Amino acid sequence: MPELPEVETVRRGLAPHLTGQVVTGVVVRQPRLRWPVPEELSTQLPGQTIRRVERRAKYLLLRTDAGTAILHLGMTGRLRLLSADTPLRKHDHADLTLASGRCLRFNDSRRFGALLWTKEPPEQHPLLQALGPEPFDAAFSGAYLRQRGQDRISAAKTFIMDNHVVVGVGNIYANEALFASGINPLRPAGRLTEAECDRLAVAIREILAEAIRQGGTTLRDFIGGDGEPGYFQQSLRVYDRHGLPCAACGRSIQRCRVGQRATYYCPGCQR
DNA sequence: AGTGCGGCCTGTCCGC
DNA sequence: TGCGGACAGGCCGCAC
Repeated sequence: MPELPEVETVRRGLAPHLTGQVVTGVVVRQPRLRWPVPEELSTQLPGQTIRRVERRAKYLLLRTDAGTAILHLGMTGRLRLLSADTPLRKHDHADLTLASGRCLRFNDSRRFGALLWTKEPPEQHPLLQALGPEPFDAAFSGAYLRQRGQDRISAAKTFIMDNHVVVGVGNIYANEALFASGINPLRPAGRLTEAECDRLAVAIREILAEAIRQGGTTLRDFIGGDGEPGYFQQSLRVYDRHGLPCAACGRSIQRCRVGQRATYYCPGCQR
């Protein structure tokens, strides 16, 4: 399940191979993804040079002079850089062929991912336009969280997973960040103290940064195109650990549901 | 505006 | 062993 650290890892892996490359063709075998793959991707991207490979939230952006390809991996999306004649696997939905003779192949079993195209600056695209700050932006801080959380009754966990508040905090890291900052996931966002918001902002940044650092170790496998994209084997402290003892206090990790999402927390450490 | 929920998908796991 | 059903998850889009 690609979260922000994984998408950033993918971006860093792809950038040196894609930057400056000319896209020679686009092959779409399955246009029914999260949204239909637009015809413009196939008509306007070929012939273009990829100038930059960027990331905004969990979206990958391939910038060209004519427009920007917007890619999202959803839950199960994978990108592999292969020689163009590599046999297809199940769920290989699209290829971007490159002048180098390689191709960027998109595989996504659940089809929650997306391949889009925009001629406008991508930050103006409807999907990107209303997003909150990147967790590593200077604009993201405890003070910011406190200000945005003001008067909000929704659970702290739901709050930090809201892309309009801050991007890139998926279910795993939301659980981990709340544990690291000692906050019960069900606490109303509006009731978090200044100190708690500070701790939470720091925890989100640190946990995502650490995951990106670990993601780097699996890069080689990913780019070789042979093998798994390499989900970071993080040492998770609460996620998926219900019934196991908390490493900090020994109490049993609890599981509940918050906003329809599996939620894990330590009743001793998180108040 | 904030909140809560349905829906999109398929692989995996569980119980019968 | 086979089969059906529950579940997982990001995140939009809708209704309130």
